[in-house]
Amino acid sequence: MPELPEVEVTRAGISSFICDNTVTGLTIYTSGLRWPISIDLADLLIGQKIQSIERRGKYLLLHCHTGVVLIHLGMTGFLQILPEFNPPGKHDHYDLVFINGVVLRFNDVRKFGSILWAGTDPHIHKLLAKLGPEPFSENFDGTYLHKISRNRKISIKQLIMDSKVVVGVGNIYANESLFYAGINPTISAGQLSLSRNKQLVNAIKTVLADSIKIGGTMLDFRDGTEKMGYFQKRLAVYKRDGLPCTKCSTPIQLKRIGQRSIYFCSNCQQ
DNA sequence: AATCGCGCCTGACGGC
DNA sequence: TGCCGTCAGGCGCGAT
Repeated sequence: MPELPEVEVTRAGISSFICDNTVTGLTIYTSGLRWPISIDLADLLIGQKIQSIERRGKYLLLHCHTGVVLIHLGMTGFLQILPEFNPPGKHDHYDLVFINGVVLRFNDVRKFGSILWAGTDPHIHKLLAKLGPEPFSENFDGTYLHKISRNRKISIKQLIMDSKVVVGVGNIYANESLFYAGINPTISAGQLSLSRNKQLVNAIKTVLADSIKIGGTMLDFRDGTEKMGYFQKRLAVYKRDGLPCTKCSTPIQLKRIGQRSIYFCSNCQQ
């Protein structure tokens, strides 16, 4: 269940199975996802070879000869590779079927994910056009974050979760990054100095990269079982309210900003 | 332009 | 046991 690391791990994991492979079918079990699956999508896809899979934020872009398919996993969705067809289970919503029998299957309890056709120039599609820089890009640095946050009144936590500012930082990694940067999540974004913005950017890059390296926080998509990812064991503050801070042993606090939980150490994060 | 709150949907959990 | 409210990793949209 995806934040950027899970989406990236998924991209890397499914690529070898479906790139250079030809689509022979799209089987829809539930069309009523976040955006209803278009009945034209199968016609657009069948017979096409997947050329590559790109990730933009938390979207996956399947590049085909005549255009791009956008996949979003929502809050609870995941993709699985099945070596051959087997009957769908609960919350399975669609299968992308390939000529060699491989099936790419989407499961999502909450139906917040979707799949849609984005045409030949996906980066001008309205879902992608306004996205901010990728967290690992050189464009995303302390100077950029400092500049974009001037005069912003919202908390720094809310700012880094805004996909127009930077993509791919969800609630878990926002909390974790602010801990490693030693920044209180409730501070107004406009108040942070350049040097603290630099620290925060470094923390975001490190936290996301570390999580990707060990396979994401949550689901292990590779066999479809709901095993916890290894990053789960490394979380410093997220879901650790009441437990001792790993640096100073002060109990981790839980509060809410903008209907989202924040976890932080009131001693280490000022 | 920036901010806020809603809603899409299912399920788990805690209190009574 | 059931009922109810709250919460969950996302995110686009409309109102202000």
